[in-house]
Amino acid sequence: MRTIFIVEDDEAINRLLCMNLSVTGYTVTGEYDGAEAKARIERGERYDLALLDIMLPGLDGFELLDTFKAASIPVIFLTAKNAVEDRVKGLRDGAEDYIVKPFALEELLARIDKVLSRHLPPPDSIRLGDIEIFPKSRSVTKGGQPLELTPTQYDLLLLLAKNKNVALSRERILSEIWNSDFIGESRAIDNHISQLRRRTGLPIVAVSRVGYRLETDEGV
Amino acid sequence: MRTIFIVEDDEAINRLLCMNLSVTGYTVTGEYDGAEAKARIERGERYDLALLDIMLPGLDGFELLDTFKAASIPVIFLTAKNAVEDRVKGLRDGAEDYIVKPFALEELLARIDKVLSRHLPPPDSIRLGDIEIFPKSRSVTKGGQPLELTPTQYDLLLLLAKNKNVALSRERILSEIWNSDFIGESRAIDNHISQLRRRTGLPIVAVSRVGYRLETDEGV
DNA sequence: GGCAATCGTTACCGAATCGTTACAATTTGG
DNA sequence: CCAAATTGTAACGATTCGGTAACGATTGCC
Repeated sequence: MRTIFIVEDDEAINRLLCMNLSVTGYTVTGEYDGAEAKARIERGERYDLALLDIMLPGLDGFELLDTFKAASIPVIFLTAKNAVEDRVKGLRDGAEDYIVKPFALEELLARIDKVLSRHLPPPDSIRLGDIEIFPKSRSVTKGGQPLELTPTQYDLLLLLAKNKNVALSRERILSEIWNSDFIGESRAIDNHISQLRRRTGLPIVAVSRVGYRLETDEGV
Repeated sequence: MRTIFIVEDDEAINRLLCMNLSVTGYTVTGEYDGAEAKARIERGERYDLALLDIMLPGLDGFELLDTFKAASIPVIFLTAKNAVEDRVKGLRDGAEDYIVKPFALEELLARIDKVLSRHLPPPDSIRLGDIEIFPKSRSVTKGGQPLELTPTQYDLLLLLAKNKNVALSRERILSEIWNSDFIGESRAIDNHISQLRRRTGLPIVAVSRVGYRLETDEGV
């Protein structure tokens, strides 16, 4: 669960953002006061992302930026001003992005996604029992020993591993591994799944009429 | 609990909708005046879905659409007109769906479901006594132990679970689980219900001449 | 040009799953 | 309280679905 810190003195907007973002699946903390926000970060509270209003009473968003930079928390500015100078200043000072009020929630969500995915890089490895996947080198080990997989087998394994305990539909698998749509029915997926099971020993279960799911007992 | 905002100047229809939807388990707010509806949204009131009549005194539904779009509240139009132009205009402008009056409540419920599930991510799990459903993995547990269900059984259980304490008609069940219309009568649904009862132990009661209902004692 | 690796397709088997049917049990309505 | 309608459930045959082996086509490499 990713956490977002919202610093915005307008009570209505603050609450609106909190509601919408938490519905979207983020853990959200709202703060109305700039100085208090600064204190909280300096006290050690940590978030994956901060949304900062520029116009805050007492302490403005620019002044807060340094605090967040020091804590390496990425920042998106919220601003009612559309003055170009402000935007430039914010970005030059190290904000990840800015968005001008009023904005569509959709747009904000898209930007949040982008910033978060930029800041939480994919893990160096994914472990599944005695199997370990190293995305950077596109290699896999089983019990510490290298495991040779064909390109398609590797892609399929990575897709399953990135979606542990999620039932992946055949369509989704096709569209993600075979670029774009693929016509005609065949047992292609089944065959690769079959080989993957044999070589990795992983519990890849068929979800009847839907697709496949990689099961893990570890923390769901 | 999901919230619905109904903007409809016909008092009878408005009250009818409010009653039926709140019985179904939604939190409903009714509004007769278009301008007032707009003001309420701009004042920050938030809903998961809005039903908008197109023909409103003073301000018509199309004009309202922008307000709801800005607040990213999905909209279903209610219209007495069956003029094709209106439908096309509404959908192109960003309404999620439309429905032509007079309509069957069943149909409206189905559309509401579809729009809501498109807009709000499904919950991670649904608990029913000792049964827990995990939509993402398409799996079910009973008392913590995995419970294997066939695809149809699972779909049926999920449909019932998403409509706790609501009587689902046989037609609705058929159209949601068996894609589109299904000809001929049979005891197919009864059989699947029977198996589901045996395997889950859930209180799925028959509603004579109508269909089935999953009862829960928890907060109604 | 030849070899090896990899892939998509096809074929076939067994198991799972489904809809139907038949009949018993229950409910409904007068 | 009875007859008709409706629902519950077991059994069965047909179909579908998934697992896997085998095969030819394509590709890349030497």
